[in-house]
Amino acid sequence: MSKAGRPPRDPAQRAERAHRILDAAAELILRWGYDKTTIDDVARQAGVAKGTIYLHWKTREALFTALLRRERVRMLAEVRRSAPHTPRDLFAALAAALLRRPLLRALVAGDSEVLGKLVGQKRRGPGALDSSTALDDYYAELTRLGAVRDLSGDHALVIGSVLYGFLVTPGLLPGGPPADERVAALLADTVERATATGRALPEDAARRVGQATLGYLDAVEELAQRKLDDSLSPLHGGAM
Amino acid sequence: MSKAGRPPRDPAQRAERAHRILDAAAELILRWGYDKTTIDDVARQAGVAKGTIYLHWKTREALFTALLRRERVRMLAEVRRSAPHTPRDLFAALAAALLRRPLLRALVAGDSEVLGKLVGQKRRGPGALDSSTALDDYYAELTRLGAVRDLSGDHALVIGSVLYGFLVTPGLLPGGPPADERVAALLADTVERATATGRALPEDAARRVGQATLGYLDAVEELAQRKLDDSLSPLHGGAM
DNA sequence: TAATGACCGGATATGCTCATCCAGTCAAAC
DNA sequence: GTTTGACTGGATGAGCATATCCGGTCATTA
Repeated sequence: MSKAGRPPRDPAQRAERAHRILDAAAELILRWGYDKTTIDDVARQAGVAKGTIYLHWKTREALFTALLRRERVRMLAEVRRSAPHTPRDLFAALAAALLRRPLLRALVAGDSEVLGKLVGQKRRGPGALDSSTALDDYYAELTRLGAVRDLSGDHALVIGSVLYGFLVTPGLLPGGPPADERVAALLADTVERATATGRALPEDAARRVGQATLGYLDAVEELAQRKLDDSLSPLHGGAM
Repeated sequence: MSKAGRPPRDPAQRAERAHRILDAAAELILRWGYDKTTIDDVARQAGVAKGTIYLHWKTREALFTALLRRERVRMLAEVRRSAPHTPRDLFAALAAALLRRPLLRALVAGDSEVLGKLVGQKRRGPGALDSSTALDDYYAELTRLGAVRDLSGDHALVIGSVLYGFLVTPGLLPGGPPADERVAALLADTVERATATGRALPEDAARRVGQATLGYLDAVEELAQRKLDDSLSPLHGGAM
């Protein structure tokens, strides 16, 4: 066989091809799982030669890291688009977006069926909001504003536990799991109630909560975007 | 070697021996895990011959089932002793008691390090309160009394998720996990807030809540006791 | 200069044999 | 009747040799 040339020196075409490859990887990992998805499979599915993939990423793992990072950015963008102005809205949107994305779901739940050997590597806290510092800052601000009760540094623990519990448990319970929307609603509700004060906020504070919420999202999204960019341009590697 | 005879025809002595064997099994399973704990080990540790164990249980699995059931009964008895009169007290006591018992903890968390191949068999919902019907009845009554908000049948899901989340997550988070007492407090708090109405109850209703809570515990404890008895008398087998 | 795919070799899977382990039995001892 | 522990056989694992797979490279092509 033979087919070669050098049309894409154009960065835009290069980027487009990277995304095509990631699309292929996404489809295959969901169908066969990480362990059984080979680079040859991905190349064939994406319609490029194997070597081409290595023009984008140094290793197989770097490719899948990029995939997960892209997924994270897309999810955060979706959440951001809903412009949540309160923690409740934030978690409602986050939960809904998370449940709709099988890859991130598998990541947070630690599903080795899908992620195979990748589990345990890419898994510090509940993935998406693992930028712990940003979350801590956000909740410090909320505490200062009187928007949440003081949990003396354990906000992340509570939120992480609830998130994780609601993500994994429904699959274990007798009777089929409820609809994702229902789970998302209950999850957001639980987080809200676990952390809220119950008191209403003065208008001024409420406005600041809105700013802080969007600010937190922006911070996390930018962080995620930066990681993704790193995964997509010249050459890469890294641990989500 | 030789040692035989027939001192214990006495049921009390027989029962005592059963418990000695279970004690031995408990120690060994915690030290080596289920997969690596043999009947010979247990027999040696308990100071009886291997055949004697088979005078009590038909199979290895039946022995360990009995062990888990005994643990569950003891935990429930401990909770019952604290005489909780509200869901909050109930879950605070439950969480504390659960976290203090490594075997039940492993069971609920699905820890295959400890339970080996037993995981996946003895694991419907979060173990201890899996008597789902009793829980549903309890929450139906609480709803009727206005003590909890209406979650249209999803109380078990919420409670299970929170329980499970708090049991597993702390081990995953950066920085050592907080003290068990802290986790138990946060867990109980979260369950309470997730299900409570916020309104105060009339004294009469509060009294009924107390009755219902104790009633629930009694029901679950009796159920558990019955299962345990079944595991300890003549011959047995069964699925927790 | 960009893209390809044949190719390399380390890692993993497969198939096999032989040794060991251990749940469960039961004849003998008391 | 009660307890024991030697014994059995099915299962599990260790060890190895061979085949296959697949991540990553790079000489070749256009």
